[in-house]
Amino acid sequence: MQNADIARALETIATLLEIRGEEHYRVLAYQRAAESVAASGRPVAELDDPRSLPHVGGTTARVIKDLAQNRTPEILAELSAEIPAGLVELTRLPGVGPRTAGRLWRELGVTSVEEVAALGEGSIAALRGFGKKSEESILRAARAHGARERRMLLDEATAFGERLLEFVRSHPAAERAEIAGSLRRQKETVGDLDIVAASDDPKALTDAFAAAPFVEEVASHGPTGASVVCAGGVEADLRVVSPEAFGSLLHHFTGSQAHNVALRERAVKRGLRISEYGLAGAGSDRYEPLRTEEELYARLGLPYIPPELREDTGEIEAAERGELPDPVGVEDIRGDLHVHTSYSDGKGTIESMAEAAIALGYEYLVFCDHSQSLRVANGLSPARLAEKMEAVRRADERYPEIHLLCGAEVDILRDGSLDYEDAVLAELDFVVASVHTAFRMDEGSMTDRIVRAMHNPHVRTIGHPTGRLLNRRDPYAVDVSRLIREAAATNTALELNAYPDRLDLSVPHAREAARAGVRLTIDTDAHDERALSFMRFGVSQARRAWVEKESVINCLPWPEFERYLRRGK
DNA sequence: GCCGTTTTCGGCCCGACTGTTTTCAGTCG
Repeated sequence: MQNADIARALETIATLLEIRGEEHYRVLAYQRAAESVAASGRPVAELDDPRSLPHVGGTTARVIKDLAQNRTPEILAELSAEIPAGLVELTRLPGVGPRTAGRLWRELGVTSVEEVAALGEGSIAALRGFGKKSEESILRAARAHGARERRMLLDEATAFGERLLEFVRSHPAAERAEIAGSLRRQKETVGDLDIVAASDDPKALTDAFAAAPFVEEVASHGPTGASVVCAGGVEADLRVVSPEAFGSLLHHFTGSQAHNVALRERAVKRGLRISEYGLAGAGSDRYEPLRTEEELYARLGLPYIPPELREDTGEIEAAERGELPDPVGVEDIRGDLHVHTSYSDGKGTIESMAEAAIALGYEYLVFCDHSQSLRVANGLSPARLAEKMEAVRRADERYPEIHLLCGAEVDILRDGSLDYEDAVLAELDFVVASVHTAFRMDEGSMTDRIVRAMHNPHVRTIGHPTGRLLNRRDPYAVDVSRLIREAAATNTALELNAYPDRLDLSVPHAREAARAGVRLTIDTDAHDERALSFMRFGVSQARRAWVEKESVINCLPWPEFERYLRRGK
């Protein structure tokens, strides 16, 4: 089993334990172990001892070992025999947690979302502690289930979040407002949107938010916050505090949950309590409000931790040791090494893409259109490639502001050979090699295929190394740890593809690669001018992976980048 | 079930909101 599957199984165990009514901290232990596995860049199957992962002890280590070796852990077999599997899905309904799911099963005999949806009126309301309103909300959730399961991609979430932010900021009662939550942390996909605001009249602001034109349904609405469903099914939350506590609130709602918990546990050991209202002494409930996040970290004796790092994957410990990374910023990016034009399947021309790159302040831009065998993308024959190369050279002379280079995104064929002869590749300034076909190979063959491409002296970077498409397609089977080792050995870079539906390498793998000394290229793979701005999302993922600019090839200033090109691999 | 600047047992983050309640459990973030 892969890490993602193991993490899912651990979460399932946690949910089943909770439905059964087990003690909260036992449940929490499995949830935390799941997070640790998901964040690991190396397959846990390769670890000598899973206990080297945080929050993994003797019991969960055995469970992880079983799962990694495709055995069903005893605890999972036992729980599965006892509790219907459909109840796990039931807990995903908004407003339905494990306690409710457990009671619906035990007292009404339902075992799935579908069976809940089919319940007659009055059956849930008849249970003790439930009423008409609870029944109505549970039935509605069950009947609407599946209608909006999908998490938003970063570009969509960003656009939506900025519209909400603009609405809140334009209200006269709003002194400050920011986006918080997973969007501020730039998680690869975003489930709901969190806005935090500072105001001396929180009620006016939350009332206006709940009554906003984009609101379809108000899920909850109190004096300091409101939770709404917007047109299109996107959930959005607003929380408001007084201006002097804005830093505390922003930090609280930026999360992640795991980071906040770890930070609060650390605070408790120092006799402090943290909440969205500020800092309090152990016995006191009088919170001292904090205006900025920087003050909060400073009061805890820590340097500022950027939002993208707040996942409880070692950032607090690194901050304590003074070893936080200085993550790459979008301002460090000097060029884009992988963009398409209308020569293959892009929409822009050499000129329009060049002008868009100049507007971004880039020093260089590499055109990498598809290679000949990729017919669906209008891949270039060697003759058309030569023609394009000439056109790029001519354009380069016309745009003194930027260095325009001609490369290719060359297909890695089934056997690991490349879609152009070496003599053709040698003519190019830069070569990205990618897999676009025959995804269904076994892991060993797929890994061999890509490794063979890495050994080609002209291949500089491997494009979107796992082929995943968020919300649409799983990665192909490939041993990324081996790719990382071979990348280091062959001095080949790995791409962190910035396209919002790719973001490939994933964060754990990018972190593992950078740690192994492998260099990355952060490329947009833009097929039109607008998509050049997706660079920010690639940079965000790199930041989440603790990548510093020294690890990123396209952070090299032109003279050094040119030397790197001339030097060869 | 995990973990240790209160180290091998006894702790383990914090609050808003809802619906059903007369004091709280459940859910959510």
